[in-house]
This record gives sequence, C-alpha cells and structure tokens, in this order.
Amino acid sequence: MNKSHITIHDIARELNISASTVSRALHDHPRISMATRTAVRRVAEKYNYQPNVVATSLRQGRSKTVGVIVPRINRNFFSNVIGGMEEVLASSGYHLMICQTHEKLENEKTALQTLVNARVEAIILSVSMETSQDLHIREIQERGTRLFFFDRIIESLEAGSVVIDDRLGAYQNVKHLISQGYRRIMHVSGADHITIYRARKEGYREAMAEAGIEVPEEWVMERPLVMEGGESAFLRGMELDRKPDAFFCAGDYAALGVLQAALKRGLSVPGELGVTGFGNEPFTAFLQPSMTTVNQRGWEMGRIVAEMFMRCCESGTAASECRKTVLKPELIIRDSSKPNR
Amino acid sequence: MNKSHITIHDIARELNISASTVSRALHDHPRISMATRTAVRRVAEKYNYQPNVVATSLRQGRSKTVGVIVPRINRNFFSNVIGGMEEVLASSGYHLMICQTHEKLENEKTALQTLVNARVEAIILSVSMETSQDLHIREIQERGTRLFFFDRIIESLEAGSVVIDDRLGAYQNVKHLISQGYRRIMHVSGADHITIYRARKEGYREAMAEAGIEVPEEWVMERPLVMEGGESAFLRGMELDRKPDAFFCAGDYAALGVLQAALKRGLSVPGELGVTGFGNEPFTAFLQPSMTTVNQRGWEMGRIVAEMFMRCCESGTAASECRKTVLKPELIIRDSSKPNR
DNA sequence: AGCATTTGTGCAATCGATTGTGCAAACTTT
DNA sequence: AAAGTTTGCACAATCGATTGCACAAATGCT
Repeated sequence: MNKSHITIHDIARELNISASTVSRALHDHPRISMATRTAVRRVAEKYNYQPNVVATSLRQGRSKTVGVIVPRINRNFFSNVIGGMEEVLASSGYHLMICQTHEKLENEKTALQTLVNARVEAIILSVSMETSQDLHIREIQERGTRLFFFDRIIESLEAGSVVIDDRLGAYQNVKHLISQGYRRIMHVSGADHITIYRARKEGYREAMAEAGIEVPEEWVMERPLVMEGGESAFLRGMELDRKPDAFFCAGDYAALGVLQAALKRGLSVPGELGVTGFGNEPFTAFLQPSMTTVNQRGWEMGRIVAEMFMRCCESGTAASECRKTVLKPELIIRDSSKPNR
Repeated sequence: MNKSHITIHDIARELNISASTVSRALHDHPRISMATRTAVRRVAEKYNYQPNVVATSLRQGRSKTVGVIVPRINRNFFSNVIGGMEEVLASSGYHLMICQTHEKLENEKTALQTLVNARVEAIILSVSMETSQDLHIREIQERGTRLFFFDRIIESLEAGSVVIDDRLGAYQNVKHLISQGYRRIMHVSGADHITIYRARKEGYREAMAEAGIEVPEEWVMERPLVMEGGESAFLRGMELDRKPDAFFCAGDYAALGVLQAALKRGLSVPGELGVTGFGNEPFTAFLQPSMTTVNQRGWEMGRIVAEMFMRCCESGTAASECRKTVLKPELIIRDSSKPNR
C-alpha cells in the first residue's frame, strides 16, 4: 500500500502502456502524443513520481555529483569554500560528496579512491599537508577523472585551479608592516612543499629585499600553523640577539599564538611588536588588538572552481585544459599592525 | 586503450568465465573453487578493479550514502557536527551528501526532495529558522526515509535525535551570572518556535525564579542571533528605567554584539556589565574579555547521530524507534562573567 | 487506389553488479 | 555399479531509466 518509491513501470502499468513510453512522455519526446503525455504527467503527479537518480546515473554514466576533498571541513576557510561550491552546483542540480583528509596522505588516497568509485564527475581538492608528491593524484587523473584544485595546489599537474596570489598577499602584508615602521620582521612559515606557504615566504622576502632589509636565516621559522607553533616561534625570536619587532605569520592561528605569547610577556601589541596573519579567520576581527590579515576569499574561491567545473562540463573539455585562476588577495588592515612607537 | 573503469565483465572476458563467477569469486562465495578465486583476484588487481558503487546501489537498493541538511555549512557548530558524522560514517564506508538551507524553508523542502531522490539511506537534519510546521518532513518520513534530527529538532515527529540539554545549559549559565552578583539579567532570545531557543529561555526563567528575581516582560527580547541583534538588544536595554547589569544571550554572535556595543559605550565588562553567550564559537575564547559561554559539543553530536544511524541500520529498526539522546551541556566560565563590582 | 511518409508505441538491450536456479561433472555412499 | 551428494560454474533475471530499432496505423501525395 505504501510503496515508498514509485517507478516508471508503476505508471506504465496504471496506464496500460510501456515504461519506455512513460520515460519518453516525461521527457517530452516529440513522438509521444499529447494525450499520452498529459495522462502520464497526471499519474506521475498523482503519485509524486521522482526519478531514481541512481538508476539514471548508472544508465547515463554521469552521477551529477562532484567530490570534494579538504583537510578538514570544520575549518572556516574550507567550510566557506564548500559553501560557495554548493551554492553554484546546487542550482544546476549537482550534489557534493565531501571527504576529509585530516592532513594525512593516507586519507587523501582513500578519499580519492572512494570518490572515483562513486563515479563523481569531478574531484575538487585541496591537498593535505603531507602531500609532497603527485603520483596518487596523477593516476586518478590519467584514468579519466576531472580534477580541480583550490588553494593548496600541485603545480606539477595540469589541472584547473583557483588560488589567491599568495605571494602578493604576503608582499602587501609585509610591505604594510614596513610602512608602519617595523623593520626586524620575522616570518612564521608553513611546510615548504606546500605551494602557498612557499609563495608567502617569497612575498615576504621580496618585500624585505625591496625595503633593503637583510633577512638572516633565523628570521624565517617553519612551524605547524597553530597557536603552539606561533608561541614557539615567538619564544625563539625573543632568544635572538636582534629581537624582532614584528611577526608576519603564514596563518592566523599562528599569529594568534604569537599575539597571546607576546601579551602574556607584557609586550604591547602593536607598538613594541607588530603581528600580522594570513587567512582572515573570523576571530581575527574580534581580538584585542584586532588583527591585520589577508582575506583568502573562501566563498568566492568555491564559487569559481565550481563554475570552472560547470563550464568544463558543458564544453566537454578536459579539466587539464582549464586555466589557473588567481584571485587578488585583500589585505585587511586592523590594529595589530599600527605604527611602531 | 585507456579504459577508465573496468568491470567484472572485462575480468570475465579475460578469464573466459562468466561475470557472475567473477562477482562471486570477489565475494569469496564458497561455491567458487580456490583456483578461480585467486585467478580472478589476480586479474582484478592487475587492472585495479573497483566496483561501480552506482551499479551496486541500484541493485542492492542501498546507496551507502547519508544526507545531511544544515542551515549553513560554514558555521562553526554545523561544520563540527558534519566533521563528527564524517568520522564515524567514513570508517564504515558511508558517504555524506550535504545540503544547506540558508535558514529558508523553501530550500529545506528542495533539499529533502533532492536527498530522497538520491536514495540516501537516511537524512540527518537540523531545521531552518523558518521551519515552524512539520508537514513537509512528516511526508518524507512516512514515505519511508529514515530521519534523524540534531540540535534543532521538531518535537512533534517521532525520530531519533541528539540535542544538548539547552534548558540546563541556560540554567547553569544564568545561575553562574547570579552567583557572580549579577541580578538584573536580560535575555536575548531566538525565534520562539525553535525548540532550542524556547528551552534556553525556560532555563533562564528557571534560574531567575529560583533566585527570587522577578523577570519583567521587557527583559526578554527576541532578536536575530547575530551581532546586530545583540547590539540592538543592548541599546534597548539601556533605555529601560531599571538598566540591566548583565546579558545572557542565546547565541555567541549576539553576545559579541552586546559586548562590543557595551565597550563602545564605555561600560566595563565584566564589572558594570556581565555578558554570556551560548555555543562556544572559537572566537569567544580570544575576545577581550574572553566570553563565558556553553559548549554545544558539535563534534560529539555529529558522532552520536551517526552512531545512532549505524545502530539503526544494523538492527533494521526504524529511525522513529530511536531514542532522543540528550547531551550534558558544558558551561565554560571565562572573564566576561567575572563578579559584579 | 497505391505508395511514401509521418506518427505513436512497444520490444529489447543497456548501464554494472548481484543472485536464484539449473545443470553438468566429480565425488561419495551403499 | 547405481544412486545420491557435493562442487563449480553459467544463464538469466533483476534493480530503474533510457534509447535504437521495428512496426503498425494514420496521413499525405500523385
């Protein structure tokens, strides 16, 4: 009595016609008479017929689903990107299948396999921190799955991608610190094999060089970009002979670590110490002092990769022929970088 | 040459056996000889055979996919919940299909339909702010889709659900304010038809009643729980004859609005004004003063609904027979509720 | 009227994996 | 050695929707 899902066969039986006619009627096939079309429509509506997308996927070989792989979904930047993608894709009837790597290469591999098995039409990913080689991804790509990257990309692979200009963002950030009178600016960086961190480091060096400030090796410290990493970097900095008067951190949480460690030590920020971050995490606006950082434009990034995928689908081109889109970063100037006293 | 997906038929052809034998061999069916089993295994590995889950889903009628509907994915609480679910479900080979309502009833309806069409094995949702009736959800449930709720539930429906004890959380929160010497505590509440906000309001009233503090009608203000809502509530409070000496807000963003408006006005928080929130958004820890709030335990909540679903699946019981799980809230005492001067 | 074309549907195959049934060959039992 | 079991595999149907092809009825054309 309570058939949970009705099929075209059920409709066909009720009308004493064949399932193929029902299918064609529902698709407005010109060879089906108006009479049957409306009859089918009516019955379909009566039972609230909804096509089984699983069956359709199998038959058509396209699942109307896009896979997304991110380090962790509960990080503001990534959940924003996903939100942006969803906005674009949902309006075209696409779904999102989401996997997390928790920054582990192993999880990234299984996630890729999972999504390929699910026959997603594309995989959009931001690689994990542990991902330093591209073999596992290249394989997937060569087997014909469309691949797109955002933010943390792999440069050795031909694939559509969206990033912000990390080098420029870092450059503007550091240049701003310099313009505020800071000189001995240290940099807390992330893992070097991740393109974005390398780019941010370059931007830092470039701004420093342009200002004629020499950067001794110990001013650049690679740390996990979390609060503890920032704290550790700050403490290390304070041990140096030439103490830093500012920190540019490649991530907001590291910047927060620096900030809190500095305040705990009684330093005044800004003034005695300038601190800037990268990412524009929501909390940065509410800190005391509010923190200067760079907007990574997650939502837009998500929208743009999704649109890139859609265009790619429509035109039937391979993902590898898509361009790399580079968004302009947006320096958000707040209090933590106010002039050096 | 580059066949992107190989099937059991391909394996069968290579070995001159039938596809059914391949299928059984891969599933270790006892009726298949060891010799064929290993032969099949070898060929499967050689070509890196991966079953087409779409075909399997269709045949088995189960998609190994769970649908999730949240107001917005880029809200810390919700992305945490999703993270928790993913952790549990991924380990059992389940996928997540995620939809956002953006707090709109219309989007909730289409999301439900989308997920039903995708033949997800269950839908886990937290209703939108606009959802005040249950018809559209009840229909889905009656058509046989397992439904689970978390956080924002609909009490009129029989369904498994996980919430925190919002009443208790609010009660503890307000009781704490009272213990710190605050008396004229106003409450910024959310929409009344959402169970959690009603519960928080009750907890507030209960704590106040217990302390023998009468609550005039104008002390309870319904507002959108965003910064502007908090600011507006604060301003309204300051117009009253008996000005409040504390605010308990049903959401952290509203509490932030109150806090910033108060600081802008030159009030000292805590001291002249106590402020507490609800939700434990990450930024609350870093505010100046840090904010007292209630941990909503998103990650755990996600884990628990997911586990509830898994148990439900295994035992074959209906979702409606699942219990409502109520988590203990955790009051996080920080500086914004330090004693009244 | 007779042939060509158009119109309206049904049949059957297909997507890939699974599974009930059938049927030989091999083996066991009496 | 005849009968009964077990073993090993293939055939065909199934899940639900789609689609090339066939074919009859209706219509058009000369």
